[in-house]
Amino acid sequence: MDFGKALFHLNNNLGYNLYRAYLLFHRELIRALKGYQITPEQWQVLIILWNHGSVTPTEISKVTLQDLPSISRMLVRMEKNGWIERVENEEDGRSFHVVLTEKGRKNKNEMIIRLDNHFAGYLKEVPRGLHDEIKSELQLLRSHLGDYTPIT
Amino acid sequence: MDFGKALFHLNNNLGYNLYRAYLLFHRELIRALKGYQITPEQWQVLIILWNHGSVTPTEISKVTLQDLPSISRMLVRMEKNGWIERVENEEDGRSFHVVLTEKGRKNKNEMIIRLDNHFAGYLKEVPRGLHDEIKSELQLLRSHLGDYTPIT
DNA sequence: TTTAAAAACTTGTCTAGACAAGTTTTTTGA
DNA sequence: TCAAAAAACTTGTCTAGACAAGTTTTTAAA
Repeated sequence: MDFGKALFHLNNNLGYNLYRAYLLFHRELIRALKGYQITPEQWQVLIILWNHGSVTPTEISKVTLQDLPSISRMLVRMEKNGWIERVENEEDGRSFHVVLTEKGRKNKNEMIIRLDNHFAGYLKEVPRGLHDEIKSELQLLRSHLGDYTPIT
Repeated sequence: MDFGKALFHLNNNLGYNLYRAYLLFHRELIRALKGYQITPEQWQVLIILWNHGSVTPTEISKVTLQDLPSISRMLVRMEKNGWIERVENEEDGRSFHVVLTEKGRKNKNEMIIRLDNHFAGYLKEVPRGLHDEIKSELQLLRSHLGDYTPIT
């Protein structure tokens, strides 16, 4: 049994490689964002809001692939740290709109430059072609795992 | 600024694709292991022990890329659920050996077959060549993020 | 050989994520 | 139109993971 056997060599296992690459990337994001009171997961929410201005928790949950309980609590923390605000949704009393605060808007360029510089140091030796190849293959893998492409 | 701009299209972002692919894979692992009292992270420890018989927490932390606090608490849970035991380390009083229990040993084949079958349903349409390609590219990416190849 | 530094593990605290269950509001359909 | 179903969000509980700080034992160095 070939695939079963492969499980015994973690380093040659797809899931293990995904896990490890994700973890390392995630740590670099944490380091890059150090100083701002923001996590990599919350960073995604800022990007969504920079792109779309106003979104509901359900829309955020689709982009982040997370369930509403996780989003609900993340928004509480982001609100506490002054990144976002809640605005009443007049069309649906169960929901609300998430919008950026002044702080959320004005830090955009600075934060993007910071991340850009941080990752340039790690990824400058990864040829652009390979970079794109990994992305398109990950997109393909995602589709096989039942993913779809959300907004943004 | 090209890379900065790319950050605004999450779906075209390497980190986002890694995150999403990892998350989906992780969820499938959880579903595949349902019924056994074991998580994907703990599953890695079982594989290590099946391969090596006995390891220390520090060795586990290298394979799982996790810090000792996380391993320490994971081992408490795995011990509570009857997967592993602690054996005194006569060479170093600060450490101990982690070994499998009877339960940890005898479930090996059954669990591997279960995972094999579960993922076959998702990945059977991913050509073997592409599968290998993703793995080798992830390994390369890992190396650029400062990873090394541990035991197993 | 004795003390300082380092290594191995544990505990505490905070965020993320999975999953079950609960509340309120909206939508459907009889 | 009105009751049942569905949708949107919250709360609870458990595991994982990051990071700081603490304890015990080993190693290194003076």
